[in-house]
Amino acid sequence: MAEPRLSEKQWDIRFEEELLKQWAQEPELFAFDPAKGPAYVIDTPPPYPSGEWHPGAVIAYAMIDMIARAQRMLGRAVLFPFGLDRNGINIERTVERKYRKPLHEWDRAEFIAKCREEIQAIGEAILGVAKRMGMSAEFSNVYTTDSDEYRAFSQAIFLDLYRKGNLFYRGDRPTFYCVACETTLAEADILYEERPSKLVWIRFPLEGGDHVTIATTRPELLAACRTVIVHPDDERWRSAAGKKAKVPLFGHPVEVRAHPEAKMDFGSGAAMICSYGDMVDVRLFRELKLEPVKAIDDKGRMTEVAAGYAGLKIEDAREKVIADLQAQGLVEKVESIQHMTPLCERSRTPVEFLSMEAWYLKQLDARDDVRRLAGELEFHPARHRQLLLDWVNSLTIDWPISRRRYYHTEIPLWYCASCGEVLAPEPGPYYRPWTDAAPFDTCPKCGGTEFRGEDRVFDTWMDSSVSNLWVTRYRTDDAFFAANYPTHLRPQGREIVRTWLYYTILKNWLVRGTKPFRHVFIHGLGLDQRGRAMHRTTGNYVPAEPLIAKYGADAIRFFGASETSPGDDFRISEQKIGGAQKFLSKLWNVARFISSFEEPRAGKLRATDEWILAELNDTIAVARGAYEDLNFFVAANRVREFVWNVFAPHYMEMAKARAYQGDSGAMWTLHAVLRDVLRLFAPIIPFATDRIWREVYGGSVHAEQFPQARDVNEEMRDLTAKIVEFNSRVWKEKKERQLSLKDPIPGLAVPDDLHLFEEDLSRMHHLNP
RNA sequence: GGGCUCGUGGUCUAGCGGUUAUGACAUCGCUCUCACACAGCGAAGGUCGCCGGUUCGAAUCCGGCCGAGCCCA
Repeated sequence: MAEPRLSEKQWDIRFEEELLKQWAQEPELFAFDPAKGPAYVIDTPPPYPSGEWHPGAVIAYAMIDMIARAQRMLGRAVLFPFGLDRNGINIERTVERKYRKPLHEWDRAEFIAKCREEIQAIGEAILGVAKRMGMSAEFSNVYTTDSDEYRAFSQAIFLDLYRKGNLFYRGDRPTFYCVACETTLAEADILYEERPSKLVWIRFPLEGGDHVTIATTRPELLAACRTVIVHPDDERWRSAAGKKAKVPLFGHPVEVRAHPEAKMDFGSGAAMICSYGDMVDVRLFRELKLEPVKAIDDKGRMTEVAAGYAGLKIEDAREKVIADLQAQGLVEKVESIQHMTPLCERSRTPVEFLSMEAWYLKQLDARDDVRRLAGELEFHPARHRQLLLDWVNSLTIDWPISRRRYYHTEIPLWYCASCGEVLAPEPGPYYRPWTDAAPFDTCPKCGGTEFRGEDRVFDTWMDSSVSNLWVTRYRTDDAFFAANYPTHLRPQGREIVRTWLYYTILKNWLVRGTKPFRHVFIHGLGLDQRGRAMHRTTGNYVPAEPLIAKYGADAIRFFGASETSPGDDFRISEQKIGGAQKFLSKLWNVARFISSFEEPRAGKLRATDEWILAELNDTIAVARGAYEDLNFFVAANRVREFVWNVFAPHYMEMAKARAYQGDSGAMWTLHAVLRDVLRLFAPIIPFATDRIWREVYGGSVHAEQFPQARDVNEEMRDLTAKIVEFNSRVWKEKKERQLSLKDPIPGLAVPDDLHLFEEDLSRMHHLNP
């Protein structure tokens, strides 16, 4: 026996920093090298840099890294790219806030430059955390979705599809809109607040006499009223349902319909449906196929539709309408109420629903194909395929792909100034139609020579939905693309199944007519200790970086692997992460003990050695299978169980005495188990396993493959339970009799069915003094 | 409000028609036994979300409800 090669008494997270430097000097360990085996390309989710990383995201990316490392150790040449999704409204919002100047007041070029400047710093921070967590991605070649190359790629794919014809069209559809900021809004830009409001009860005359009284907070929209609804169970308006009513002041007839959307206990129970007062209006116009009119323009003024009120601001029109109605005696009463009002987050102006012209992608026609492709993808876990199918089944409208923003990929189209013809340029270059000269001389339709560039941009999912085509080098490396498409794996969170996963499948179907990847790995969301979503606004947010600094990447990684069920949401517990640290020290000490013995070339195995190797075989088989299935929960817990509950307490104690005497069988077996355990744990805890491997064996565990089962007598496993039971009995009895573990127990003998291990067991428990 | 998924000791989890319902972490007690007190041994802790049904028998199958999460409105 010699001094242990591992001199430190326990795992220290400072080793992690040392290893990061070491790995940086050995890039070939994780580099994509086709010579290493069949390729395995991962469509890594490019994170959106927005301040710091959510701890749930940190764990999710660690899981993806475990997959990459496991695949390498299964013999595949892994291409593990890393990107940053830097387009979009978040960074625009950051710039707007910082300079207190809304988007449309900026010079476009200047605004874009500011966005680029801000996103750069935030992106660097994300990369720092990713590297610190031990991600083995291709950091030497980080792609960004706001680069000219990526945007040109996204545009080229759009143009290819555009040229196929008949996939895109322009249409009108209501969207959230802020009249103060003059911009469309995403749902995420909206907050809700109780605001005082006037509920006006207005009398609509019915044909053949009588009337129906509707209650509304938006009387200025009377001109856009297209129907009145009452609840089917509402006795008050039963006789009105089905009749025609005349809209006051404007005189056009509308139908009174029985509809469950009407709230009997709100106002009069009857509501007018206008284009558009709120989301209910939007929904019912769609459902009832009503013809909308635009009563409010994009500056927040009444349009010609409002006749005598045209040109008035919304609030002024509202007051004038109420006054005119009162003059005609059509107002029953005006109530003051508190009303949940959607507001623009920035200007706190009530949100309007305006119908805006937008470009649409025909997605409804592709639903059957997407459903079929969903069946061809292998989901991990399998049950999450349903999330995608449910979404596809719930689609009712085509995909609006245009946005009136700046820091996004530009829609690469021009319009003929004289005839309005849409002109699509050659796919390839990066087009910025709002500033570039038109790449056309004459309009092919009318011969016009003046062109207007499209000034709108794409929804960011138009870019994100081609990430797998980008990483498989579509359009740039035909041989690589042919060999590696469909991409092998798409890992992602379940909250973006309806967006990233769905849009990618849709886009790939339209572009290539196939599924985009073979496997989909869906992880859950990181919740707080009580199981609630973690938000800064809820006050239960725990930043990731202090956790990493305190417990280290391996502890967090092991927590992520062993404490979270694949595909389910998981509760982030600092206590549990702390517990994972103990596990690292235990592994360290097991290795430290073994490292005090030489590793012989070969060993003369005894029964005890054959037994633990049989147990190890089973562990290897289970862990390999789990890794193939992208399930490191099973892998982590199975290997841990083997080390903690079988190998360390039973085998190591049984073999210890022989090892001290230099027995080759014991020494060989101890090292064989350690090597295999380190390799099996390497994808999950790359730091600790590599530190141990380097100190004990030299080289890196990350250059190794997973172990294979050995040719040993598998039937020895049948004795495991008996061994565990016998050892526990002896320990318990000594404890009860207050004997030292070194003391013999008179009259206690090794049972007959364990006679194979008699010598080791006797010495372990000092049965024969 | 709607859809989907999930619901086993404080936490994570095995079991998926018949077991005294796994194991781990945390808790408590005892022990420094020469790899490890970030250890070992032991203890306590669960009417398997609730209510009904099917069955000789249900954590396990069916229905309803409740709760959580995600998505949609």
